[in-house]
Amino acid sequence: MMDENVSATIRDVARLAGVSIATVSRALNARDGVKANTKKAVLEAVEKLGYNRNEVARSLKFRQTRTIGIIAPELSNIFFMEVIEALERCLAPKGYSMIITSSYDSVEEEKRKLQILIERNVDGMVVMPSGAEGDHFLSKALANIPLILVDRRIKNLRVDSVETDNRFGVHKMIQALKNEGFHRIGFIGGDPSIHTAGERLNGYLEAMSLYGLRIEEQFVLHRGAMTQANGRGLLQQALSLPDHPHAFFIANDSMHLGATIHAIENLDANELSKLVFASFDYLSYAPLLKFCHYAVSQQFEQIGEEVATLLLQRLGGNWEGFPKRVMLQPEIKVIVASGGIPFEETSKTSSIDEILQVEKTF
Amino acid sequence: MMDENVSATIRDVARLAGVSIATVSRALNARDGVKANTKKAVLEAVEKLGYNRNEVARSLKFRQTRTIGIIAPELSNIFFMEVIEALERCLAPKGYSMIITSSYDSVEEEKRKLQILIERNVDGMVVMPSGAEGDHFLSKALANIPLILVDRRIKNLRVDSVETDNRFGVHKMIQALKNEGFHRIGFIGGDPSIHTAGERLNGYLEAMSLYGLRIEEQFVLHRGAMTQANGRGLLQQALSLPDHPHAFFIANDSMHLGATIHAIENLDANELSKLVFASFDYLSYAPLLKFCHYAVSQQFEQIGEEVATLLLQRLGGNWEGFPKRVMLQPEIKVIVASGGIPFEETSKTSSIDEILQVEKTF
DNA sequence: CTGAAAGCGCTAACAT
DNA sequence: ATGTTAGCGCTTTCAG
Repeated sequence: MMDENVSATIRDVARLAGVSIATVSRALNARDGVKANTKKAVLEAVEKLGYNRNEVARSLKFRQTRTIGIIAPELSNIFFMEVIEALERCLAPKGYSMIITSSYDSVEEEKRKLQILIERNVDGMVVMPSGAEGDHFLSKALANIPLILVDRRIKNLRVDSVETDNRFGVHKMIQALKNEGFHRIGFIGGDPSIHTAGERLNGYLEAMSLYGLRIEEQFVLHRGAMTQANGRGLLQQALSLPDHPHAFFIANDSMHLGATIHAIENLDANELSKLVFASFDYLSYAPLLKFCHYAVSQQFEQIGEEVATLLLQRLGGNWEGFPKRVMLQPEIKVIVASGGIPFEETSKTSSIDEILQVEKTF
Repeated sequence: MMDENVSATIRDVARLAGVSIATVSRALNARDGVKANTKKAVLEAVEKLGYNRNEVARSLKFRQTRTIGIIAPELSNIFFMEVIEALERCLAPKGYSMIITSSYDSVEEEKRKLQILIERNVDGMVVMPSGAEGDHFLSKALANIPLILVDRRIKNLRVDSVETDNRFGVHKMIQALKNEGFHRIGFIGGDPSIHTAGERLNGYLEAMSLYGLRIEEQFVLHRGAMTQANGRGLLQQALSLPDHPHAFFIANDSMHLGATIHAIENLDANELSKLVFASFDYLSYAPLLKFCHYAVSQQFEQIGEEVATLLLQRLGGNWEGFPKRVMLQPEIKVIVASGGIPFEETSKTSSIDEILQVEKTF
């Protein structure tokens, strides 16, 4: 009788079935010929003992864990989790599990989590980097572990990445606002040293000059994290200046939420009626963001699927085109109910790079 | 020279440092006496080889993985992820990692994921059950793995659980609406076979009768999943009936969002001015839910911390009070800006059970 | 078709 | 203070 406090091993099964452990292994893994009778005996023993295979032991033997390590700056962020869920949808059927960790937007914590994932022998990694620094990704151990960066890139790091074409998205927003008749457009965003914040700022600056719109520096606001509080603060700052514009591009959903709440709580009806936003991100509560005429909707599912495809390819030993930089087109939403005006989509499938005919300097 | 394609093992380190593997192990784990010199040599070898300890091998040896398995019905759900993030904040410093999986709200998938986690030898499990059925939690393997259920309970399953006091929350909502002068209050919720949906419906029914308010069945709507689409649909249904109430309790944030969007898009100013909601959940976009006078705000952090504390306790072999049922008081929000009226909090700390003086029948 | 034995990387007696 | 060795649970040659 086995110890009740410890789960049964292949040995217990072998003993009960009256065969060797090798036979049990073969029977369980449908390897080469095992007589139907013995197989049946093994299966019965398994059933009786409630035996479960020990993946840890298999991992040690195979030197692979069928585990993917994930590092995200936050877990309580719908954007990251939508991507991760799409990822799991692709990876789970292939037998992969995910160890998901948070870097809490700290490079230090990111390093720590990276080390943990390495020690846990993950077969691959997906990282949404928390900062622009990434020396820790040069770690020797990473030479053997496929790594894919998502959403934010890290300069000078030659590694696979998947991201949304931020500049393209912003470009379309400016185009749409201009099309609606706005020539003065403010910018509300975050510290440009964060990859996405920087790309969206650059996209804004590029698009403004491309369309011959004047950039008024005092209304180009990019400070701190892209949070709800900063969205409130920056809109307030912009509106406190004399002769401010009424149209703004806002760099993400949290800032957009903050700006909208600020407006509702502080502006009079006349001011409210003039306010117009275009912004990045389109989430479940988008219909409540009433000043929003246009939005860039990132395709979470698609991002997740692209990451999974690329990762699976690398895991399979295919290093074709490394380092690959996958740039995904976001969907452009026109919110007609709020006052958005549909526009001819002249360049729907071309990236901002193609539009500007700028050479990629990656 | 070691093979460049495979990471260094303790053996490689031993060879390079000119010592035995046992010494390397001792040096690395700060076990009993190792001469400062040898330790230095070992550390140098580690550095030179880029050695990382192999947690898989340690797990096999120790028969514990320092891994917690998590099953959530969705990963792209802010409620679950807030709880999980709080959990990680407590567990990570203790050296635990989390394998996070999604059951996609399917009992079948939940079973599959449960099996995977068992095979991966997780030390403990945290499950947000996807259904009311839970025979699979009776699995023999689970006898050795601490399991904590969160948010939703499963009937007849004797296991630790942590949840929000749903009935208390609803009770306060009804009390607040009555206090504001509403005597007719509709209910918009989900299929009561889901634990939370059922509890919130029961809470509504209890509170209505406790306060002597008439329950009008045609305005007590509980169908399907608690989704945005169903929130829209059920409010529409209620408002299409003659002589409908203007106050509604809505059972969660998605339905609340749907109901609000339906109202904004379809009602005239007169109708809008009369509409009043009280609801479960208070998330980042709560200020935009303009008909909401009162809300029950679940304390994600606290839930996560309670789960972590209990889990850590079980992991430490302390089975005191098993099965423990932790019932957490939500925070009651009065949204004065929308028209909510603060009320004397006579029974802030008492649970619905105490208020009703009902015996717990768990 | 089945069994014996080696070994995945590590730790911990047990020696020395 | 350090080395030798058994063994965690499994898969897989290699024999029979």
